[in-house]
Amino acid sequence: MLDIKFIRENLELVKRNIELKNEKADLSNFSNLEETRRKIIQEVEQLKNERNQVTREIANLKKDGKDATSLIDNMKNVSDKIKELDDELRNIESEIYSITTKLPNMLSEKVPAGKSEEENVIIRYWGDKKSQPFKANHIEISKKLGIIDFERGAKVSGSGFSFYIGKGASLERALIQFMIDYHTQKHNYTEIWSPFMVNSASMFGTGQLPKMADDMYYSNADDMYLIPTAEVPLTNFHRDDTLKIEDLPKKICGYSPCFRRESGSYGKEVHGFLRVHQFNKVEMVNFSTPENSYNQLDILVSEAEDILKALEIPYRVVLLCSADTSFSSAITYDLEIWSAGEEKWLEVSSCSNFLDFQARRANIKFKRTPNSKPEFVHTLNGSGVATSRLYAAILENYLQNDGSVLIPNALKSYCGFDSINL
RNA sequence: GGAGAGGUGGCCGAGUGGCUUAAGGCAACGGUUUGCUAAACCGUCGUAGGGGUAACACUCUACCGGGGGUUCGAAUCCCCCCUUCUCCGCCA
Repeated sequence: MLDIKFIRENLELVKRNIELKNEKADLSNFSNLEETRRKIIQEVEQLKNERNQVTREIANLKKDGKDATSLIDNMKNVSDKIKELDDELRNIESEIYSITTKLPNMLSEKVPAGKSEEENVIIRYWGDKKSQPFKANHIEISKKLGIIDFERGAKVSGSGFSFYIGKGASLERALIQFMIDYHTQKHNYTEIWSPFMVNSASMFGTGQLPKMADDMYYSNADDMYLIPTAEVPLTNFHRDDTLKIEDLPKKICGYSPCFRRESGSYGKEVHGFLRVHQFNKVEMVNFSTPENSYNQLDILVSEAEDILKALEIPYRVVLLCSADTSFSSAITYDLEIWSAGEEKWLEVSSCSNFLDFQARRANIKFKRTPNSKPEFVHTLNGSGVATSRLYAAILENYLQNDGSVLIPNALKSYCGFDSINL
């Protein structure tokens, strides 16, 4: 959420930002509504002031046993008028609310203007692309090894769901464990195991609601959502909290399955693991002071990179252009790993600085000293990293001549085996 | 799912329609005193939104879990919801 005063004073900037992000938001009514709102506030608050004073007089008269009927009759009219204006105000505020809650975060100046992912900027590469002994993508490899069953996933749940079997399941579990250990032991994160269903207040806090409602699984009977990322429970962990400045930056990480309806996405990268309805991910979340958040973002990106380096998977870091930067984010770096089978780059991590956008929605503050005014923190998060595409890349990059797959060195102790054989 | 008891400022806690402009205490912060620490004493001490200001100051309104309602007036009365605890039922 943007500060309403900021919107009022920078309307043109906000409009330009909407265009840059390729979002749709109608601000044509905003100034009028906002002006009306303040006019009504002034009017109704003056009446309330009058009511408070006369109410005190009535109390005094009654205490002295005197008659107050004429004052009371008068106040009936004032009260009716207040009720009327309060209703009007409520309507206008809800109109303003429905506009402002749909306004995307302001982009950082560092974000290049651009209309599609073509205009993202590649920041750096790491590692050499491996060539396969024979050409095979992760679907072919995993079928041959019998470690993934996409068809049974479709039978039991639907397309976009799959079973992991035997060493295939172990590898997935090992990956999660490895990543959590890495972040807690080497990057000083506190591990959190969170709920995987959350209420709508939480979805609003991180910015999924109201815009992304159709992309999430929702249980109507419970008014709860399956989380699309652990960002939601982890960031909302501190909803309505005031943090101590000595605890900042506060770094928490956690595993969660991620559920995404991906409505309307069929036709693009849907086969195998590239786009699924349920996948696993370790998420890093950072609560920072405003002056530190960009610095923390650089650290966050490097922490996600460390995972890929440890697993020796070639990757590149990409700065997203304006239209590719999500609703809540001010700036986002993606990590893309090389898929030797698909021969393309696959996104496995998205690291963003949200500035105070989520903090304002979720009401997360900090105080500089015990007596100073609370300020909104800056929130950041990044995948560290998502497993399914990483899993695919491991199969494709570690494929051997005989069709077996070597386990990356860093994972061997977690798996308890060195390779997956035919 | 059923029954009952709760939810008041950072924390504890009083408050059953007007003497509340939320008592009192603790913690925190500033100061006085003091060889130092402590204690004592004095003061400050919520959030949001209007108005106002160059910025302060100042001022008004709202907020006692959330939302409605009754009333001239609601922390207090009524309705709905959320949540915590206790007990019962069901359950991996």
